[in-house]
Amino acid sequence: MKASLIEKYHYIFEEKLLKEIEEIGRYKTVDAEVAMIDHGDKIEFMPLVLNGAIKILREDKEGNELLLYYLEVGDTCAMTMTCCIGGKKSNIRAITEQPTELILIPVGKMEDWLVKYKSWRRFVFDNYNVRLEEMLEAVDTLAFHNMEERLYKYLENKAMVLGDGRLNITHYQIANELNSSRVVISRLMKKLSDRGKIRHHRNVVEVLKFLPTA
DNA sequence: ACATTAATTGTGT
DNA sequence: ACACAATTAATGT
Repeated sequence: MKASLIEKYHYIFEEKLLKEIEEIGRYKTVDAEVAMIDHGDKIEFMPLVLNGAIKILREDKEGNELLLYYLEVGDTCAMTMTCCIGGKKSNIRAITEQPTELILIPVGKMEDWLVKYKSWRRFVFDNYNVRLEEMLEAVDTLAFHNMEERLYKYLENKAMVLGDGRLNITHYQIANELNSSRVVISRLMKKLSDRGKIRHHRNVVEVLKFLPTA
C-alpha cells in the first residue's frame, strides 16, 4: 500500500502528511459495481482514489439516476467534503466503475489537516474547482445539447475513464445513467453508428475514436 | 449438437 | 411510451 500511495501522491502531499495518511488511512480494495455510498448515508470517510474509478450519481425521489462525474486516480469527492464539514448526509450515490483501490480518511482528520498542512488545503481546493467545472460542463450539455450529443459525450468520457474504447455495457444501463429510456438510446446508437462514430453489438459499444488504430 | 429460455436490441404505431 | 418481433447469448439435455 505504501508504494501506490507514494507513487500517486508524493507530488501533491508533503512528507509529514504522507506519513499521517499512511498511519491513519484505511487501505481498501473494492470490486467493480459495488455501491460505496448511498443516498442518505452518513459520511464517515473521505476517499483518496489510488487506482480504478468511481462514478458519482444523483438520484431523485422516483429513483431516477443521473451520472454526475467520475472519480479517478488522484481525486477525492467534493460532495464528501461539503457533507463532512456540515455533518450532513449524502446527496449522492457512489458506485465503483472498475475494481478500485483507495484509502479512507476519517472525516475528523480532514479538518485537522486543513489547518495543519498547506498541501492538503491546496489539494482540497483544487479538487473542488475541478469538480465545479465538470459540473458546469455537465449542465451545459444537459441544457443546450440534444440527447445525441449527450450520449456521445457520455461514451467518450466513459471510454476515457476506463482507458478502453471497447465498452461492455447495454443500452438499458446507458439509459439509466443518462436518465433516458432504452428505446431512445437504441435509436441514437443507430444514428451514431451510421455516422461512423461508434460500432455496437450486443453488450458492446466501441467508441472508434478510442480504439487501438485498426 | 440441439432445444429451450432469458436478455438485449430493433421497429412500427 | 408501449408492444411485439428479431437476434443473440446462456444453459441444460
